[in-house]
Amino acid sequence: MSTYIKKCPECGGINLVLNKEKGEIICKDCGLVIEEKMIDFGQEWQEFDHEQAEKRRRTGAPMTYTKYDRGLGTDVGQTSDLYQLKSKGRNKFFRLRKWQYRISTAIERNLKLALAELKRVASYLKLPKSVEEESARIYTMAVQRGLVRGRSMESVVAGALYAACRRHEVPRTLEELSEASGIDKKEVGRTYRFVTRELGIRILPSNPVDYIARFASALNLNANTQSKAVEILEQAQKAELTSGRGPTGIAAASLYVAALMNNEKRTQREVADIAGVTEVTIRNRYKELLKELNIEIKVKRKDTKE
DNA sequence: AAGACGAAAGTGGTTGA
DNA sequence: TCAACAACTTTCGTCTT
Repeated sequence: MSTYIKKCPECGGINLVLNKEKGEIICKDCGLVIEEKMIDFGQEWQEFDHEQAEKRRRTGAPMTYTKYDRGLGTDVGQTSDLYQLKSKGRNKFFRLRKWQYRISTAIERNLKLALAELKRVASYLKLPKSVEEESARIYTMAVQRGLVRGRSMESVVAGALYAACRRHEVPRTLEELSEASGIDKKEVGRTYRFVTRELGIRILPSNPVDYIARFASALNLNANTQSKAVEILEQAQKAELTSGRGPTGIAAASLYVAALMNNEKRTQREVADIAGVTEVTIRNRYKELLKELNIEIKVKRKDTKE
């Protein structure tokens, strides 16, 4: 895959829009998702060669949660302040320093390992930098609150990543997280719920629309079908078909219907695999969609035989 | 033979007493 | 803490193309 695309291969338009949050390039004219999940825009500028890179880099190391001490470690002071204290204060001082040392080394050791793991998983999933940062922040808070105790470090990392994805509306399913991190799906879900509850992180229920673009391009569906699917989805939301249902199932069903209507048939199995749900779920949603929205499928029948 | 459909039983999570 | 419950999955048999 070439690195820089200037024209939309579908309609030839040049109005390509970059959605940094989701890591997608979208053609503004026809809505085609040209690239997704393959970019990591850590900076707002790009380096085309080394010289430019040197020129454009204008800060030192950023303060970042992906470094275990945020790049800004502090210690309880060393000897210089010390001679002003009397013996009592001095003892207290030593005790504090000892504790600070113990606690911080324990936490930092953990963080070091965890953030390495986090980076690995994030890059495996091609997650944008912003999400990686967010999840590192969540994980750090979790460690400081002692939430990792009794749980595996990896599962908390996965949970934090999932939470960060949700907050940034970068849709990744639990399955994907589970596969990338090697943690059981249930476990990821469990720690995700636990961590967000304990940290009081509010997460909006994920919106099925967020999944459409990704599923559609994974299925090689054209932009027409994709916008049709979004349309269907919106109607479905109005008809209150979406609450309480799994968002991926609804997104998948909408896509399936849209594909049928546009003569771009995909089998239920294909759609189901991509979306990570079963055919049965697609069927159920699909039935509801047809019924509630009075959509009629009059496609197929290769030629008009009337 | 493959895909679509539906019924029945099982699973894990949420909720309300 | 437990039971009821909804959503989803798995499995399997039947029908259609």
